[in-house]
Amino acid sequence: MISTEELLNNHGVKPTPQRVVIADFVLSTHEHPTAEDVLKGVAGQLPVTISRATVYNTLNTLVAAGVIREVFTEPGACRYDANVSKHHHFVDTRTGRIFDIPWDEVPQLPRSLKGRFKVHGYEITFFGEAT
Amino acid sequence: MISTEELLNNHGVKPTPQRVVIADFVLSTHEHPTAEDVLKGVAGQLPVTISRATVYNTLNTLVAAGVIREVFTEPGACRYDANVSKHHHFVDTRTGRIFDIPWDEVPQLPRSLKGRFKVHGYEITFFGEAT
DNA sequence: TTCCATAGTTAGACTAAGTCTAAGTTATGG
DNA sequence: CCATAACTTAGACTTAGTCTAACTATGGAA
Ligand SMILES: [Mn+2]
Ligand SMILES: [Mn+2]
Ligand SMILES: [Zn+2]
Ligand SMILES: [Zn+2]
Repeated sequence: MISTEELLNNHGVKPTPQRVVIADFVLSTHEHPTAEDVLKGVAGQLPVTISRATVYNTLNTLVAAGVIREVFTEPGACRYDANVSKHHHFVDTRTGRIFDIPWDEVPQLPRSLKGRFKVHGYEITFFGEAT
Repeated sequence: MISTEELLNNHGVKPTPQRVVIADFVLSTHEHPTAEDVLKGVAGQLPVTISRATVYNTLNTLVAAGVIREVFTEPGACRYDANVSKHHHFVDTRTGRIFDIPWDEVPQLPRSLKGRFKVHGYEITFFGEAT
């Protein structure tokens, strides 16, 4: 298991204590936390308080560096995802929980639509009930 | 062409002047406007000022009644869509414009995933360049 | 007609997600 | 040791959206 410090270094992000704690939190859950979840989750993990600005700055930095990704399944807040490989999402409409769906569970979609739309990528959100 | 008053009546929504003006605005554009767009767009259409609260209330009422639908393609604000039939969306990544993609332009996706996820519905957002 | 109840609208206060700012702290290279 | 740059902090600010309390329109009873 590669350390979070190494991971951040490999992505060109200087591994400050705050960044390591924040990255650790997002990377070690499958819950697709919001920024607010992260803020609460990392509180008390360091002798200093981790400010709201640092949480948002760090999440944006980690997304830009490709360490994590954002996912928008519902309005209100964006969520963060440790899984940066191509995949889709399933939202359990009862609990609100979000599950990863591997890319190849789903048929490939066309790379061009109606002649005039050149597709660079797509995201599928499934809604339903998980068992 | 059925009148907006009739349309609202058919959906069980009392067609007040404010609601008619707001519904007309959303129904007569393909631009997928935000609530703020609607607020600006209907300003001055009536002798009274249409308040922010009425715009948001009316949009929510129209969505609940099935007259229009919401679409979330990016974080920040939700958009409103005159097209309530099943379809997908294409986001032009240069301009930000959103285009409707007919349901049957895209292959059907599975109704069950990995055994444990029963799919009730799905939404696909394509990203790319329109010509 | 008048009265009342209900539904709808309004301005503005309030909340929640996120950004920005200005000052303080922490590395780093010379 | 110092200068500079990078980072972090608290809190102000912005934006999207909801809530509140007062006001207005409507549609029957009486
Ligand atoms: Mn974001
Ligand atoms: Mn909404
Ligand atoms: Zn994911
Ligand atoms: Zn649409």
